[in-house]
Amino acid sequence: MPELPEVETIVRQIRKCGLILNNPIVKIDFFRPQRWLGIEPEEVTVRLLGRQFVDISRRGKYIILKLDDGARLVVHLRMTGKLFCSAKGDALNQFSREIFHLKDGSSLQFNDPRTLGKLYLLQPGETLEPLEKMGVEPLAAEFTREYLQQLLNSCDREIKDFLLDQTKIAGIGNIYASEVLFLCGIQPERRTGTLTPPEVKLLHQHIPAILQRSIDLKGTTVYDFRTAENKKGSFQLELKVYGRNGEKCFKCGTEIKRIVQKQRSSYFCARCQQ
DNA sequence: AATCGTTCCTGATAGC
DNA sequence: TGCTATCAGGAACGAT
Repeated sequence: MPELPEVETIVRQIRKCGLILNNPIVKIDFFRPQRWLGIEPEEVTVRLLGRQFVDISRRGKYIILKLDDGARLVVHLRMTGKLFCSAKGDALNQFSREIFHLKDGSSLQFNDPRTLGKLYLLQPGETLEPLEKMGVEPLAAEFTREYLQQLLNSCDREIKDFLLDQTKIAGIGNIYASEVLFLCGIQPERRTGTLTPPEVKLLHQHIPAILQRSIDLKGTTVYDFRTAENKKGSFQLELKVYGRNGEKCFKCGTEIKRIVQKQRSSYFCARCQQ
């Protein structure tokens, strides 16, 4: 699942690959027009042909491609979405749903086997509600311990569920939520209001640390995540609990448990996480 | 207003 | 071999 580190990896690779930015769009293939929200493919074509992407950035798990007329193409990969930088002549992947063909023959390909991903085209100045409501970026200076404490105090819910709430902290998904709680020694069903100051301190340290470490390793490939270069990430080699139910805890040897919270799997060590 | 449950979507896999 | 059931989960949405 593309979460913050995976999306950041894709954004960085597209920015520096030299194929996608400042290269006019000459043709767009639509394989899944219904993935475009609030706009018809014909209108997308009218607005994008001849334009070029001039910048790419990330907000939470959203990818934002800025166009030379001030419009923005916003992409959310959801479960199985990928963005590939494709050089001229590269073979077409069978799950490429939308393809932006560029002037020199290279292309930006939106690939998504399960078709849960979403695309939006925003006019200059137009806003997108989820982006407006997006929570703090955990790698930014604004993510202070005091602010985290304030967020935790202002709600009463299970900490695992809280970590997945994009309007509180941006970019954490199911994999890093379990991993962070293991590193902090916090049981995933603990209510936000019961966390002690030392536990909040640990959360504030480990959240950015694990996300940064995963970015350094180009993300986690558990199922089918691929970078914009169509390669696997490496952080799966450092997972401590996610997907390890029935296996032994690396720290204490206890069997890792899997529970379901809000229809989502959570993995933890009942001994290390009280 | 905050929180909770349901739904979408399809390839991979297990079991028969 | 071929079929069916099950599972994966981010977030919009409606309900509470």
